[in-house]
Amino acid sequence: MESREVDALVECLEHRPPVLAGAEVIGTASSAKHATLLLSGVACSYKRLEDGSRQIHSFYYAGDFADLYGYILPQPDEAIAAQALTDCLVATVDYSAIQELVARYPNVGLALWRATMLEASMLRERLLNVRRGSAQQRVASLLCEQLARREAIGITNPIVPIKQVDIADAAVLSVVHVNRIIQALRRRNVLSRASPVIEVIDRKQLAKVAGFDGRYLGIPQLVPEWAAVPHPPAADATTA
Amino acid sequence: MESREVDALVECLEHRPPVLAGAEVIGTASSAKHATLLLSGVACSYKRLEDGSRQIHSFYYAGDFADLYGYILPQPDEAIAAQALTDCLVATVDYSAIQELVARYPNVGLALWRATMLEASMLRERLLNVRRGSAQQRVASLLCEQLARREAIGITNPIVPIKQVDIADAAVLSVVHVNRIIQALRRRNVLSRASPVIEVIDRKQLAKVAGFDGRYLGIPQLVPEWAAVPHPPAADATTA
DNA sequence: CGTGCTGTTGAGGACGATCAATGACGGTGG
DNA sequence: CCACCGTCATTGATCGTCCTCAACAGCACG
Repeated sequence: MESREVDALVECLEHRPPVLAGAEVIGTASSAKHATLLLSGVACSYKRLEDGSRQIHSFYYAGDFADLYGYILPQPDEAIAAQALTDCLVATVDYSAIQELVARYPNVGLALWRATMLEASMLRERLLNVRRGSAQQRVASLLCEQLARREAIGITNPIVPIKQVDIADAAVLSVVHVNRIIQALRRRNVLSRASPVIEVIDRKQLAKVAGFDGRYLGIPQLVPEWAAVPHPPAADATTA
Repeated sequence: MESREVDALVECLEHRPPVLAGAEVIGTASSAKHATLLLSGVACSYKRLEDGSRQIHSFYYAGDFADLYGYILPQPDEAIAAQALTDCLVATVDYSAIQELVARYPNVGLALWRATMLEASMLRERLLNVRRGSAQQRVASLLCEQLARREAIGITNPIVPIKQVDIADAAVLSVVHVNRIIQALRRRNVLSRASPVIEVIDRKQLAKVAGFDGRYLGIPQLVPEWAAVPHPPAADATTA
């Protein structure tokens, strides 16, 4: 998208009051007639299962639409909702405005399609993740993704501002186990040992543990930094 | 899409020789400059992990593009490939042709976007699936999805023509365990007991076991048949 | 000063992976 | 016609990861 198109999109934004951590970003998707764009903070979309548990499938950062599927799909899944993980600022764009934008600027349609494709790509990765052996890899991988996406929008703070419960619900693990894994990562000096927050102090090691390959994120400029980390030549105790 | 647009798409198809079961439908995605449309048979796209194991993330039936992401994403994940699970017929469409189609018929672009959104929707569901308790539910859910998608394109044959290995690689289970689950389903008279192939003889029960709710497939006409099956009023032994 | 929420720690148990071997079937070649 | 082989389905036994339940500590909040 070129600046002209971005400007046109910005014109259509309707700013909303701040959303506090834990609150719903969008109601039940089906009712609203607009899409929601995240301006700051971290949000996620999840599905509530019958037993009440929460399954997070996507994370959203500034610049992401949290509920684009409602625009395209005739009857989106009603059990899907989005929640702010930190305090967030959001804006909405009416479906009608999107329609006009797409009609006038074909590149906007392409960009939105591309965004959907990227989300699918991340879903694929998360699916793989569920499998990739030791829960430790899953958590590490999740953290790598968060860091990479934060960097992509200029956030270099090494603290990932989400709770262990959120990680558990995204990585398909119990909170208890996530906690133990985080402690293991702390012992390895991958995460900060001091505080209960999640602060990454050794990204390289984290990427190695995760076997992380950020290419699926489709953010070319990040690839050199996050490309698949080959196993180091030096022998290294496997489980330290 | 209206017929005029469908016709235009059909004009662009280049038919390919048949692909035998087990063969690659597309090479390494990055090299080709065209998208691949499945005309008949069943295919899947998967990612090959470092340890050689295969993780299936999407199934494709007639009418699905197997590698649309290559068109949109600058550098698709190279570890992703597509494989025929049964003998398949495919056709290709050059990226340039897609570009022209999208430019001329905006609805084509919209339809492709929608297809991507649907794939994302199915990925989400698969992600949930991994969690939904007993491996039995996962397998049942997978089978329900296959049946529903087959019906959507007019295939009513109750035999799901894929191997147990394929189910295992899609449901994230070991083949051995998948086998045991299938036997359990056979004992429940949900699957045919006679042959080693997977033949569903009690769809309703299958949907109940799976807790299947087909709405995520975005196929309105199928919903009545596959809508969330409420627990039956009559008391029913939970584990029979 | 109680009440939640998040993080932390322990013990026991279940589900599913892994390894290993066997059976059923179809094709191929002697 | 039969021996051989490959693929896929089936079965048994053992073991490990991760879940569940339960309790407690720190901290913010009213």
